[in-house]
Amino acid sequence: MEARRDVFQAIADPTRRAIIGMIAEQPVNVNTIAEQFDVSRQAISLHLKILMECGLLNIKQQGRERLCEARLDKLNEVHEWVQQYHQLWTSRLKSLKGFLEQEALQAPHPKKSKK
Amino acid sequence: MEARRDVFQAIADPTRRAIIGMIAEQPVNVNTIAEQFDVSRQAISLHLKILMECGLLNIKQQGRERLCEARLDKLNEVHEWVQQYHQLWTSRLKSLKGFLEQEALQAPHPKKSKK
DNA sequence: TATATGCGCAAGTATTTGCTTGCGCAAATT
DNA sequence: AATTTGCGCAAGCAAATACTTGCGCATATA
Repeated sequence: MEARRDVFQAIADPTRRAIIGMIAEQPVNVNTIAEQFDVSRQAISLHLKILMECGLLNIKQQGRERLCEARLDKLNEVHEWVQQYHQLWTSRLKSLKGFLEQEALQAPHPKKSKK
Repeated sequence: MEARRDVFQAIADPTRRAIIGMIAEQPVNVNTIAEQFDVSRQAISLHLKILMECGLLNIKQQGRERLCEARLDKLNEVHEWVQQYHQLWTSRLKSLKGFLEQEALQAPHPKKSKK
């Protein structure tokens, strides 16, 4: 059911994340990718299909070989989703830090008596 | 099988992403969350369990109510993974832009003759 | 031309996922 | 004390997922 295919689901699988890692810098053909994994070549082919279907890669035919070319810009969807929370958790961290530092400045510190 | 539970799988489901959105700013109790969705309360309870198991939220008991408190810092795992590619695709875009601009400067532009 | 290689199609299988329903326990309310 | 509310446990079901195996087509090589 193609309606369920989205980027978040595509990257949920560790094998597909590893594939993205392989093709991020330059296109790689299918069999070369498949050789790096312990599962069958067909299993990798199916993963590539999923990544292609949600736009994370293009497949370019060169003779009998198919080159998989990453479309990393499609990860922007995940990047933006995470970014909104990243700002939330980092600003909260800063608020907490500022609060604790203010507490530290205000709290009286009894002098340690010398022995 | 809990071994498969990770943050990427947790956020793969749109319902769980929506739940995270609901609790991001302040803790919310389980039934209040469940009321916002069309599925059964128990289905939401199961989603909350998944989010709790991978560390995306804590559950705090207050009497008979359970408050779900987001742990957004756990999304750092996704943030970092996406960030490495974000830098790649934005720097590639800049390289392409620079290249095209250079091409534009060098290309001779024939003057348009006046009629 | 014959053989080898690249790789998707299709079918089948086991596992996982997302959901519903019924039940039961603890806490709050009446 | 009785009832209501909050909510997890467990079982069951349908759909989705991840994988394997066998086959066949197109292209490259010998």
